[in-house]
This record gives sequence, C-alpha cells and structure tokens, in this order.
Amino acid sequence: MVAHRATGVVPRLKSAARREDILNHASRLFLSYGIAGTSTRMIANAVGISQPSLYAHFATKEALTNALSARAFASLEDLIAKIRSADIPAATRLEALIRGYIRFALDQGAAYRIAFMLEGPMHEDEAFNPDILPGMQAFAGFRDGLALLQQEGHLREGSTDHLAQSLWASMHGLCALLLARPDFPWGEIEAMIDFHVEIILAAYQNKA
Amino acid sequence: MVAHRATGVVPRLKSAARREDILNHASRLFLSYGIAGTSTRMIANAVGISQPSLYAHFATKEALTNALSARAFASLEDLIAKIRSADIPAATRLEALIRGYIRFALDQGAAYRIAFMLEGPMHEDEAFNPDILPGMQAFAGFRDGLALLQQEGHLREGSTDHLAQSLWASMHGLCALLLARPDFPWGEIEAMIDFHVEIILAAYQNKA
DNA sequence: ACTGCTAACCTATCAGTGATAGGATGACGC
DNA sequence: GCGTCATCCTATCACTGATAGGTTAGCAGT
Repeated sequence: MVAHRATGVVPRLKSAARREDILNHASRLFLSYGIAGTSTRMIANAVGISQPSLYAHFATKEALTNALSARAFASLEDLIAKIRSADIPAATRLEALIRGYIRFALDQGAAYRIAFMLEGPMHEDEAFNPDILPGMQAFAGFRDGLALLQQEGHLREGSTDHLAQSLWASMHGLCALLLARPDFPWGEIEAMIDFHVEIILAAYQNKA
Repeated sequence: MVAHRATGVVPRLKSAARREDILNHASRLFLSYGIAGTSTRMIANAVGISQPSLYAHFATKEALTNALSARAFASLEDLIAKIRSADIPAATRLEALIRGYIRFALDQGAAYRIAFMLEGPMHEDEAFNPDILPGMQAFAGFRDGLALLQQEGHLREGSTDHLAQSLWASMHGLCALLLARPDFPWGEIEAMIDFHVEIILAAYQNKA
C-alpha cells in the first residue's frame, strides 16, 4: 500500500473533519465485513492515513465503535422525537414508533449491533458504562413518548418503565434475530415484521 | 508457564474426553471473560495442554464456540421436549415454555450469546450456515410444541410459523438485552421478567 | 520574511492473537 | 520387542490493536 500522505494525495484535515471522515469509512467497512472483521489498518487505508493516526481521534477501536453507535443513536433519538411531535393521530402514534424503531434498527444494522448486540460487561455489578449513554437517551425519549400515550389513554395501564422496557425488548428481539441470523429461513421478512408489529401493538395498546 | 505434559501432571486423554474437557474449560472462561476476551492460549492453559493441541479437536476457535452452542442447544431442545411432555395442564404449558426458555438463556448466557448474539453472515443471500442447526432444531421443537397448543385451543390462531418466530423474538429480546446490557438500570430484574412474561402470555395465548 | 510552535502525520516496533508445520512420545496390537 | 498411530509438543507464521518517538505542514507573532 502506497503512503498516500507522502504524495500529498490525502490532504491534512482539521481534527473534527478527519474524525467524521474516519467514522464514515469505518461505518461502511463494518457494514461490509463486520466489526471484528474490520481492522484498524483497513480503516486507515480507506481513509488514506496511517493506522496509528487513528489513535489521535479515538483512544481505542472500541471508542471508535462507540462513537459510531453514539452517532446512530442521536439520529434514533431525533427519529423518536420527530414521531412524538408529528402530526399523526395519537391512536396510530404507537405503531409509528414501533415501525420507526424497527426500520431504524434494520437500516442502521452496524451501529445497532454495536449499541445492543455486542458483548457487554461480564458482571452486572460492574461500573456503569457511560458509552451506552446515547442509547439510554434514546430510550428515555421512547419512554417519555409512551408516558404521554399512556396519559392520553392509548397505552395500557401499568408501570411506564416496565412497559417501555418490555416493549423495547419485544421490538429488539425481532431486530436482533433478523440482524444476527439473516440466514435463518424467515420466510417473507416484511410479512413477518407486519405480523410481529400487529401482535405487540395489540399487546401494549389500550383496548379502547 | 510450565509444560504440564512433560511432568505428566495432565495425562493423555482419549480424544472424546479431551474434547469435553476443552469445552468445559472454554465455557467457564467465556462466561468470565467473554468470547473475544478468551484466547486459545488461555483455554489451553486451563486444560493443561499446548495451544496448538486445541486444533486437533476444533478446526478454528469459531468451531469451538459453535460446538459449545450446539451442546447448550441440545439441552434446550431437551428442556423444551420435557416441558412439552410434562404432566402440566395445557393451559399453563405456554407459560412454562416461555419461562423455561428465558431461564435457560440467562443461565447459559455464554452459549446463548454464541448462538444468537454474535455477528452472523453479513449478507442475507450468503450460504446457509450449518452451525446454527442445533438452534434450529430447538426452534423446531418449540414450533411443534406451539402447534400442539394451537390445536388444543390454547394458542391464538394464525400461521404457526409466524407465531413461533414472533414469540421467539419477544422472548429473545428480553434475554438479549439483559445479557448484552447488564449495566442498564433495569430495576428489579425478576419483576421485569414477570411483567414481560405476563404481557406476551396475554398476547399469544388464546383468550378462552 | 523569518521564526517557533503546534497539530497532524509518519515509520518502526511492541506484545498478543489465531493458526500451521513438523517433530517427539507414549500406549496399544501383533 | 516393534511398528504404528493418536496425542501432544516447540517453533513460527501473518496479522491484530496499540505505543514510542521523530517529521512536517501551516499558522501566529515579530
């Protein structure tokens, strides 16, 4: 591999721009080869810088993956906020939230894996990991959206926290399986998604 | 590290026994340090053999993890079969299946991760991966159990395949999140599990 | 226009990883 | 006793993530 820098082909960039550059290339590579299957050298080559230069922007490879997931979850948070404030009947807002979440997870597969499907800490008494904060903020937005729906009578009664966690789990289960086992004989995937959405809609929506 | 073999501390074993030995140690290490955090040298040291000797039993590290998951899923299949043929009222058999599955997943965390939470193939058109066969057999047993319940009128109507996949997803979602994010503020986990089980029971059980 | 300073970037190298090549050794059948 | 073969070893490979330390581009102050 030629040293691009020496030829001046890849210009020096301000730190922030280079960081975005790295994230964009890493995201694309992760999607193609998986996270474990993408080495820091592959990323650096794609960007056109040396492998150690990555470490000026990210302390570890894990920090890079976390940054990617943070970026994705910021957009999930946006999505949820947008649906919450969208001009759609309250009665169909729950379905919009569910379908939006699933679509997001499947579209942002690589980032979604990072945030929710990687090996986490091994012991639950471990110190809280601040890297999952973006995901938690998105969850908080989701929870608040549910709380409002509950007030309006479009969500079944009960602990909002429990409802949010349970509904999140139901949505996540489908996304996680589809992402982790694309080779499973799912049949028609869109039909499968519709079926699942209908069932959990009926389970969590208020039968009004 | 001393070469145990030279001192005769670790006796030679028949291939099958050694293989089980390796699986047992690997399972314990995976549980403590995660899969990526457990090197083949750590496993070999724990067993008391050299690292290359592992490759007499497993072609790759992935083959070892697959064997572990196969072993775990054989026991899940047993569990499901046992619940199906158990002397419990048909009306509560669905709940037994659900609770059995969740308990299994959380107990066999390491193996469960391997089978359902690792990075799978990157493109869904990829060749079918035979290593997930054990999981699929367990799923088939689960599906057949549901079919019977459906005949007996204890499961809601609809495509049994869709129902099985959807219910599996709902259960998996909870297990996957609990395993992947033990540092999330779940609150009282047992209460959370009970809540989720009640909701999905209501969603999939026939309201008879 | 020169000079320093600093951020951006490099080469060289590290220990550790999964995996392979090829040789030593112990047990068992004849 | 002797061959044979499974079991197990040492030595080594290419590659990984990460670090140390030097080089260079470009901008600020005089």
